[in-house]
Amino acid sequence: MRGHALAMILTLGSHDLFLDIFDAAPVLDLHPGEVLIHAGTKADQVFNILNGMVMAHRTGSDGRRQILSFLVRNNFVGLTSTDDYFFTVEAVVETRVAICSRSALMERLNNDPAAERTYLNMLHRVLEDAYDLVYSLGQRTAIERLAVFLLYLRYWHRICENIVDDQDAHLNRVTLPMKREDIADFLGLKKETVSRGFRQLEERALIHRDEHSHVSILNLPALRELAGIRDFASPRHLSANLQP
Amino acid sequence: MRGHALAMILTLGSHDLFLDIFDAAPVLDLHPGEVLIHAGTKADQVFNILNGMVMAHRTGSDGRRQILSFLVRNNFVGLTSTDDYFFTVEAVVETRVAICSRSALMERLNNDPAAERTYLNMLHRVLEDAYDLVYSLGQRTAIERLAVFLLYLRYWHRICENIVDDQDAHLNRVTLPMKREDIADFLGLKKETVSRGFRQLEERALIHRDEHSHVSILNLPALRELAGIRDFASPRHLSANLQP
DNA sequence: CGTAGACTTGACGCATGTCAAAGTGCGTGG
DNA sequence: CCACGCACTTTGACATGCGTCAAGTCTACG
Repeated sequence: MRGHALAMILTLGSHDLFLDIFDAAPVLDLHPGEVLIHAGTKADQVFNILNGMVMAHRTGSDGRRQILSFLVRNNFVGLTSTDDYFFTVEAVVETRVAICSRSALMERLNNDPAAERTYLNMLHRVLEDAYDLVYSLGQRTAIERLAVFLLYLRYWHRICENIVDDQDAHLNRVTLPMKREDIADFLGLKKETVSRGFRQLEERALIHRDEHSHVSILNLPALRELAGIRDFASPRHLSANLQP
Repeated sequence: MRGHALAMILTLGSHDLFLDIFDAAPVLDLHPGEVLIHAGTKADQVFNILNGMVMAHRTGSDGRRQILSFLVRNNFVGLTSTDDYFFTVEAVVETRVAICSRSALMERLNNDPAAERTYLNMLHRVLEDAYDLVYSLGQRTAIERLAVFLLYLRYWHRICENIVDDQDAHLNRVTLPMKREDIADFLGLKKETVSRGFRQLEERALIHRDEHSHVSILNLPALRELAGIRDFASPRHLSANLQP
């Protein structure tokens, strides 16, 4: 298994069982801000992120926007229980995705019980991750949400690069490819609060802001303490995702 | 189809395809506050709520608690992607549940492709409902969350009683069997804020507080307007759930 | 370089949290 | 049957974390 299930929104960490659907599939290149999926349109395609990053969000008619997930390599997006997408997906950076028809995926799942079971299991994990976000939004303070978010990015990076050692030094330099406002809309905050939160984390010597789009984690244990025990490097996630 | 999918947390609206698993199953009666599932214990059973109400929640070591869902008749709870439950489930009122072993359910799903596809589809809807909660917690104000919550209860009631007419007068008397603090922990608020929110809804003549555990909806369109277009009676949910 | 978009910072305001007390309903035992 | 007591709810006064508004600064890119 090469993927992971941290990504949300009907999004699965791909598994070898699914990857082959996209092996010879057409690809699409997206520029930052380009929209892959428009909420409300017919949900007849599914996508696999090959590289880059996209974000799925729901935006109300009054302009309020909630980002539901950031998706990276080997994440899977597009399936819904209904005929239409209920979320929008747009590129955060230069991104390449593979395209597959929804019917082809469904056929694969229907004809391959092992694939369907794998899909089911991953969907469970995606749901559990959605509840992680619910807990953050409902119970954690701004700075705690930021701590969780940084650990979340660090974990993604670890999975994508297949780095086994949790203490690997590379992991402590975290890339933030999205805008501050995107982080804010993901964490239920405003962009100014995100800025101030990072500053406070720096004042407490938990992180160092190298550039706008990079931070270094200086004190991982303290950051985890702040985020609460539910670190994304918890055994629950690792055991399910790091099998070779 | 008799169930629905509004309930969350690995919880499904039951479908006839699943109900039969519980037909001859042993039952368990719970008093208010009694715990059905302890977070962290082996997840070897699944449950079907026969009547009453339970709530699933995640509670941190510091005492913060996020209620993930309230579950009513024909809801289904207990499946996780891992070996252990990661949430606690306790009774809100006198409740009766049917018990089935996890392995029996898995066997059923593995041997019956139609059942498995139905399960999959429901899981998708549960996930979409979890994202509804994410949107509320991240973007809506306290009073908006309360409006959504009341419409949510009204919708449950409608589905449980299989009332087709959205305007049916019975629906406008909503029962609140849980404590104010439970509502607060579901909506990411404090119990005092919930009280004040109800008072404000009453001052605006949107509802009337009959007793502690009942409110009447006086102005449904205005309540829906306040909650935003994402009313739980939206066509998306109804079409998927109200087939006879 | 120069401009535009993104980020940071500061001053201030408000929604919600906190703390405390009074009110309400309900079960229990005298 | 009444009255006491306990748990829950409501309300009030006050505190504060985060949002809002408005400058300013940085950075990327032409």
